[in-house]
Amino acid sequence: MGLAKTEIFTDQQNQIAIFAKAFGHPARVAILQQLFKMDSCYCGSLVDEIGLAQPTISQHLKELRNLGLVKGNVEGTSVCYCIDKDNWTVMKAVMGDFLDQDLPENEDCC
Amino acid sequence: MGLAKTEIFTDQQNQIAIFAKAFGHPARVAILQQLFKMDSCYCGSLVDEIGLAQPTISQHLKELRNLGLVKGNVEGTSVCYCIDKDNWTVMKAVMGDFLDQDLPENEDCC
DNA sequence: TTGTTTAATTGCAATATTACAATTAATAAT
DNA sequence: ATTATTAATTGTAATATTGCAATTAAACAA
Repeated sequence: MGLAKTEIFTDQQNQIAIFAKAFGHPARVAILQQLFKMDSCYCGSLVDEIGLAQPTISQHLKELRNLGLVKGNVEGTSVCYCIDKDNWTVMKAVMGDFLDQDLPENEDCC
Repeated sequence: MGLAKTEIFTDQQNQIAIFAKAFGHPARVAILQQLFKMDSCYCGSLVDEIGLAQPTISQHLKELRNLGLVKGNVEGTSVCYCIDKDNWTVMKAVMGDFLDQDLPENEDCC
C-alpha cells in the first residue's frame, strides 16, 4: 500500500521512526550540518552550499521545521534558520535510548 | 523524480541517511528492539509479536540484513535472526558523530 | 508605486516504499 | 515419497517521497 501501519506500534517506536526519517535524506543531513557549522543560515545560502533548487531546499527545511529540529526567524526578505537546541536535545535522548541498547554478552545465535 | 541526488553529497552524509532510513519505519524499529530483547528470534516469532504479514516482516528483515545490522542463521526450516554487534557499533559511531554535534554557546539567531 | 530580492507554495512527473496474497523453496517429519 | 513447516520471492496496488519549473507572497528599495 505504501502507508505504514503506525497504529500497531508504540508511540516510542513511531517517534523514533519519525525522527529517523528526518535524517533519511542526505540533503537534510547536509542542511543540519551546515546549520551546526554556521550556527545560523539563510535559505539562499543553503541553496548555494548544497546545490539543490530553492524549492527543494525550502521543502526539506519545512519538514525539519515541522519536526521542530529547526526554527526560522524572518529578517526582512530573508529567513534565518538555526537548530532548535532544546528539541535537538529531546531528539537525541529518544534516539539515544534506541541506539545505545546493549545485548547480554553471553548468548549469540548467529 | 523521487530519487535522491546522492552524488552531490559526501559519503558520510549518504551513509548517515542510509542508516537513518533503516530506522525510518516503526516495524524495523520494533524488529530491532525485539532482537535486542530476545538476543535472537525467528521470523515467525517476529510476525506474531509485531502483527504484520510474514512477507512484510521478511522484507523488512532483508533490508536490515542488507545493511548488515542483522544477521540470520538457518536452523532447519527456521531462520534465527540476531543483531550484528560489530556493525551495530559501527553504525552507532557514524550516527553518534552526527547527533552529538554541538553548537557554540554564544550566538543564536532565532 | 514600481521594481527587486528572498522564500514559500503549487503542480506535476518520476521513483521509492509499504503491504500482502499467492507462490515457491528448502528442510524436517512421517 | 508425501506431507508439514518455515521463510523467501514474486507480483501488484496504494501511498509517499523527491525534485524542480512556474508562480505567488512578503518585505525592502528606488
